[in-house]
Amino acid sequence: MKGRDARRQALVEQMADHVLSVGLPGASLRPLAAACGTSDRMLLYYFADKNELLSATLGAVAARLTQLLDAALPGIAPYAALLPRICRLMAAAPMKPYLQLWLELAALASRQQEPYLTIAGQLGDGFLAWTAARLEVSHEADRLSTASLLLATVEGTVVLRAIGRESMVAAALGQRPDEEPNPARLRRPRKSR
Amino acid sequence: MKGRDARRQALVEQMADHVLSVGLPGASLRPLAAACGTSDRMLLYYFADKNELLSATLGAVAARLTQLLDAALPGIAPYAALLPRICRLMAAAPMKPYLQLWLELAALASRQQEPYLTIAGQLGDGFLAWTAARLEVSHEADRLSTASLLLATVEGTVVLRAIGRESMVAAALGQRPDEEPNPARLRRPRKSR
DNA sequence: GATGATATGTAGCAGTCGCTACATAAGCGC
DNA sequence: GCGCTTATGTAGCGACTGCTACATATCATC
Repeated sequence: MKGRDARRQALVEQMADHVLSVGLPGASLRPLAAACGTSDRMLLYYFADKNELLSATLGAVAARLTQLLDAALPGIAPYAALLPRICRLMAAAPMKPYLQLWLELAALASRQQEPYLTIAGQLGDGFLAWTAARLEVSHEADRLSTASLLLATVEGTVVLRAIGRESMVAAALGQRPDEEPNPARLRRPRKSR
Repeated sequence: MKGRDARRQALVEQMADHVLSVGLPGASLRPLAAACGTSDRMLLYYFADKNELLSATLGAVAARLTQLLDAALPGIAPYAALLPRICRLMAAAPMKPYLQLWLELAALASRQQEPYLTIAGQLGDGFLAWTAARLEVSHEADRLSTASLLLATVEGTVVLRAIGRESMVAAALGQRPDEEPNPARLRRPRKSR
């Protein structure tokens, strides 16, 4: 019983490696099994079906991502400074496999396919909470909405980078290449009440 | 010769319908052929291979999208007013199939797969030009960078909606449901030089 | 040492994928 | 009518998909 759970966990971690390197298109049973040094037969011995197996694997990926993000940006900053920082963080090499996977999840979620819709939604919630926690706001009531706007813009830059338009990201952040971002340019005024 | 090109074009339009309704995952030869009332054999008679066939089809989809966008939002507005308008436009029902396809393209492009990378890039360029043309700026030099930022944010809301987080989109735009967007809330100051 | 649970290998099913070989039809100029 | 180009049907290939039936190994317990 316990050995079984341990084995499952080990398989999940190895499958997470594989999914991160080849994405969902390459996540079919036989290649996944090969990456674990086992057989498709055994994967379906430890998991009910491919859905359960993938859910567990994507859960592990999400956990790694959470860890990665928490370690990467401890600082707290206002909107204008946080946006370019997070965008640069998302452009960093270690994030690439996660963001590729993220876009694949978003595409599947957009067609209401389970378990991808649920998993992508949870990841999105995590992103928002992570962003909100790092956002410095002058009016606490604005935290969530400001974080949402920030998250949306960051997600957009991820898409633009995915389609090979880094130049648009740079323009959006108001940077020339080799130039530090100019936070003043990105200041976002609070709604007057 | 001419009949052949006409036939190709007719097939492309029917395939565009099909791809818009089921997306790239459903875009395999036999279903595509069935949607055209023909056979996979004939598709590969009129097109060299699946890549050429899909490129032509996605080109037709892009043309339709351009037409749809140009017809949808003739007005010109400053950043703060344009953002919520475009976001609402993207949330409209007729856009849904295009945006689902767009996310699938972005995911494939993110893995550098051709022809998707090229097509998605061109679509992105079109989006930017379309946005920039509708943007009212006080300083012409800022047009492209402001449009880029706007586009990024819009793309982000598309992703958030795809993963079932309309609430985040609403929060980002500073709207309560059933409330008109408040443009003042979204004003973005120009960089001081 | 027999028995039953846990684990693993082998083989295969029925389906889909992109693509192709081969044959046959249909039209059209000579 | 003949032959040539254009169009279409039939059938299948080899690879891959998720999944399963069946047999066998390993090992702890009684």
